[in-house]
Amino acid sequence: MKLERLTDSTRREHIVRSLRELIVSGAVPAGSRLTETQLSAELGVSRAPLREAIRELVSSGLLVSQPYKGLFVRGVSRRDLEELYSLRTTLEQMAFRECWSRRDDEALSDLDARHEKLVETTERGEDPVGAIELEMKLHSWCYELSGHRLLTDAWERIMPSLQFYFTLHQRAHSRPGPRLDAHETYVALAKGSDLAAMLAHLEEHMQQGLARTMQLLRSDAEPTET
Amino acid sequence: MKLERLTDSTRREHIVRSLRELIVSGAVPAGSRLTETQLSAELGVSRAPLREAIRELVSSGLLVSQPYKGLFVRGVSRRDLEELYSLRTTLEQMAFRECWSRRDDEALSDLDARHEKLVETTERGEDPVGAIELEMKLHSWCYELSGHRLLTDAWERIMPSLQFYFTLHQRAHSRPGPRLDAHETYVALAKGSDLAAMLAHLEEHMQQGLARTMQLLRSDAEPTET
DNA sequence: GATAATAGTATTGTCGACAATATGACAAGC
DNA sequence: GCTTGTCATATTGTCGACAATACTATTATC
Repeated sequence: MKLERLTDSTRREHIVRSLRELIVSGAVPAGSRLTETQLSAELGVSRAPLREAIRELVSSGLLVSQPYKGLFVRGVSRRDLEELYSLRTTLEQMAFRECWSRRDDEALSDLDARHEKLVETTERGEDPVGAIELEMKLHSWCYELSGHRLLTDAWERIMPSLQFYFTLHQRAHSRPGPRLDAHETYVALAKGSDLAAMLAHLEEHMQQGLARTMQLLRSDAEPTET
Repeated sequence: MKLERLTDSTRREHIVRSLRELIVSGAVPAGSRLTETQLSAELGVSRAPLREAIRELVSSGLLVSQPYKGLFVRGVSRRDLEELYSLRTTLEQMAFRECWSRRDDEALSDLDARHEKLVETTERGEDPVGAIELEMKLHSWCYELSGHRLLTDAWERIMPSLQFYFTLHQRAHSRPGPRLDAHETYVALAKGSDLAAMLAHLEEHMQQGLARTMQLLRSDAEPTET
């Protein structure tokens, strides 16, 4: 029997998850100023593990540290979104290529199962924020399928920012951000046999997502820079 | 006038650079076991900033942390190399695309200048390890040219591992690892006008690099796993 | 002799206090 | 009025000590 690694032993990991959740869910709005002292008091931990957790969030772009001034929750600017989408497109295309060259049918049916679960949750419509998280996990699963650890790591790094944006988006328009049909398409793509077509479709898919996103962004208040 | 930001104020940053240098240069061999206490004594700093530095190196894959056992300098396995090269190829192709769509002629001539400097240093042949570092910087410069911060970050994360391997390689065979003509080609590529050709050449270029590398690896002692 | 309990040791995880640093307000001088 | 120096304050950076944890060797027991 293989044991699932218990992920939560240390406080540092717990803090990372707590803080990420707070930011990504929008509970702490973009642009907010935080300080280590205040956080350590509120979270009930000392600053040592807190600082290590913060570094991690800074490294994934969710927080910006301005030494001796404070920590700021990073907003998602237009430019950030463009970069996020372009890098993401490149990474997912690569993931597709890797999956395609492996052709692991069993894993692909697992993908179906996961997709099914996502659809259920989303259609019930109870927990839109949770649905976004599930969508992220769906993509993560594809990366894991590729068996490419470095690639997966790269995705995991930009994922929180993406999730952050989707949640913002979701709150602003109280409509399901990510589209169900898009997921159908995505899963179908991942299972496709014509690689070139898959890549082209993915690219178009992403560009559409970005376009829709940018359009909505234009009607929002200008998001926080840096 | 725009001032360069002084990068070295804190100890954490200093430790990161010191440790990275020690590992990447091969002064601390792959597989070595390190402990926080020992390191803090040797480096003359307390464990607080040291731990933060260590996290960073773990995150970039140079160290592996085994809680309550120690820190281990990560070797570069065959599989690691494949992943490193494939991800790198994807990222550099993307960087090329971005640069190409910008067409910043001034910046491209800067690239020439940097290349010139690299050639000088390498041809003198005094400091092979330094030459590797210069090569890394040459690539970094291309990424910066792309103006894509996220992409550049992704590169900066895998760069230390790559540099690590090149240095290992260099020491093992005491021959210039990276090839000068390859740089010529690379710079020429970056300045090219036919994007599709550029991408194809880059891919071939990378595959050749990986092939040569794997061949040499086969003759080495099997590098440390995990 | 083999096995399980146990104490000892090495290592990381965490904490509270202190030092260093940057910032902003305010006063002094030109 | 504008600059410049100084000082108080807020914040991060660092430290040394202690607690928790996991590994190891030893011992006791069957």
